[in-house]
Amino acid sequence: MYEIFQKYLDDKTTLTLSESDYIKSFAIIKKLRKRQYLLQEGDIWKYDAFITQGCLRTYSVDEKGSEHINSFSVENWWTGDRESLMFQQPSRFNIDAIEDSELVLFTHDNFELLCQEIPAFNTMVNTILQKSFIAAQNRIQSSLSFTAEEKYLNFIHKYPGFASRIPQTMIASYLGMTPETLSRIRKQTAKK
Amino acid sequence: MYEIFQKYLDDKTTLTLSESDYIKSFAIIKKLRKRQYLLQEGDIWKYDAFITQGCLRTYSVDEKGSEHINSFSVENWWTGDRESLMFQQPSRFNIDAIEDSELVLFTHDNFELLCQEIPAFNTMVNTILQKSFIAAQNRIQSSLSFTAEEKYLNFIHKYPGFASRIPQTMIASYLGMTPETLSRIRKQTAKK
DNA sequence: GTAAAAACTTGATATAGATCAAGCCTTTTT
DNA sequence: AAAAAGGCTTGATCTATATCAAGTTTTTAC
Repeated sequence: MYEIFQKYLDDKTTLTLSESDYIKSFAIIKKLRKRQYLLQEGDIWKYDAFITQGCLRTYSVDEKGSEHINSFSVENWWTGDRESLMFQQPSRFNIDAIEDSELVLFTHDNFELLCQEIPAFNTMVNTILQKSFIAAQNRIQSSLSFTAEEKYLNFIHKYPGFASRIPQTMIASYLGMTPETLSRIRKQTAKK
Repeated sequence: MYEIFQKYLDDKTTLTLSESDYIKSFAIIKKLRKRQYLLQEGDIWKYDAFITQGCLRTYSVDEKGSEHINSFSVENWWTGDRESLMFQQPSRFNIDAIEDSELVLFTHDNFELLCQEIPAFNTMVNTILQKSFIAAQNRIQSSLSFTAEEKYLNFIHKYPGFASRIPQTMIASYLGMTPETLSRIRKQTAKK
């Protein structure tokens, strides 16, 4: 399913045919079954990964053994652990597939090469990073100022479609609340 | 105090003398008194801002009138509102000085010019952005998985020196707890 | 297609942290 | 130097959300 990524590139940037081919020459297709790991805690992450199909989660496990979901990533988004990649240090996160998924991977060395040699690609990558940062800022703000109910309403507004494909337990974890609390909130808001 | 910024540049990147001069030619020096705003909610942010001296906070005000501090920025860091800058939309944040401060500003147009014309500058800027994103990710993780006490201990560990120059009320707001709770935590941890 | 596992709901109870309130220090302003 | 404002502490009480527990529904696996 490289075409999905090709379409994404064509949509986000303008490339010559030879540039497109050059990018494609580095692509590694990876398929993941549901529950399969893309990255495990302790591993060092070495890729840039684009999702063409499916859904993954990035999460950490605390000392008490509870999971905390940091992010969900679906088709047409990127995933990975930037901290592990940048500092080449063991990851504190796990990334696994919530659904059967398919990805396009680039080793980071190849990815940097592409950034250097294709300015339009570099610009696109930079824009993605800026948007990711803005999204992270907004998430921090919501975690500081929203009640549990507001967090949930904000979530379904911001990511319509996620609620139907991701188990509630995981959404609760992502929002920083227990599944029971989320269940009760859904019951209440359904009434209105 | 442009020298502080010059030193920062020399430390983070390698520039020719003419590149350095070129950068300097676009710099705007701005001084802020304590409590003075750099940006107010509703304004559109148009700069890239480096702090050479002092300390600022970025915060939002919710419907109930409570302030939520998103970040502190001190000398040798950058500040601003990327979302407002990127989309040229009214900011949801306020940025003001906690101490008398001094900044080096670049209008974003000039800043982009510098990024385009000086690859080393562009690389530096990109690295900053990546680190900012990683920091934001870590903050999300701590907000999801830490208790109030752990958040505070993590904060003083990560930013030693901040606790002595920033009022506790503001630190409490940054950590997402009330000043009373922070006061009690400090009392408890002092015992140990 | 049935058993096992995972996910969701609901109720009862507990608790971390919020809120309200008052008093005391410390800094700023005049 | 006095007054005012801002910041910190402490106690009493409240509340949103967590925890524990049991039952039900849905999904997965053989």
